[in-house]
Amino acid sequence: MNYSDYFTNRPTDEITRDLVGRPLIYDNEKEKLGGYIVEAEAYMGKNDRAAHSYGGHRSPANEGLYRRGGTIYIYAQRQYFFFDVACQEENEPQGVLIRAIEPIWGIDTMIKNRSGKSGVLLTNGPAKMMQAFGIHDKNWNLHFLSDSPFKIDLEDDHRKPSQEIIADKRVGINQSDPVWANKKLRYYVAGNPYASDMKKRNYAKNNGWA
DNA sequence: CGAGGGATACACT
DNA sequence: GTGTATCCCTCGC
Repeated sequence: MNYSDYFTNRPTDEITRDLVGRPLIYDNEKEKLGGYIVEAEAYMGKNDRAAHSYGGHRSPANEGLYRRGGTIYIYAQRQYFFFDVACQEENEPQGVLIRAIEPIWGIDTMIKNRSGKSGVLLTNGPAKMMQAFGIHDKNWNLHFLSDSPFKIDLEDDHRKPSQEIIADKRVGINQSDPVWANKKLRYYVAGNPYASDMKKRNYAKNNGWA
């Protein structure tokens, strides 16, 4: 399976759900940083009120969504950066936002990149994950995954099975269109401490893995 | 521990 | 000037 095929040929929400449990690695020539994806959100394109491409809106900042599936779309907001991957064919502006990982590789370096913050605070949010990787710019925006330091492991044998994957509404969406704001397009490992805003009382045994 | 609000910079009007 | 696919500190329990 290559990235082009993986990020096309089926609905974006299905792709998003399938990404949960897969390794995401940022390999900056010095060291591999990363972990298992525990939370991701789907953005369904022109009709999706919450998507940056809603209504066909297109600008230099959201160009990545319009590229072919497997293209990296890095977006800046406030002083933070987010990591998306475009889905579907060129000019079909859908994508998936990787929101959180359970850190596995290069944890010490990631803690340094996060100014000493460790534990769940290391990577339990989209901008925290990027900080942990030490990314503070849009350098890799518009690059195809295979031409970048980012790797998403598509080997099914390497996908960590979850006890349960929850579908819920996306985080931080403006409620002006309740239909789209409440659609269950966020997928996360039930009870995993690194899923954003996971309450301690909801922590699951074995972090929610099967 | 968890809810709530302020900080902060960038893209776009 | 306005709004934002967030983070983190403060404060009340």
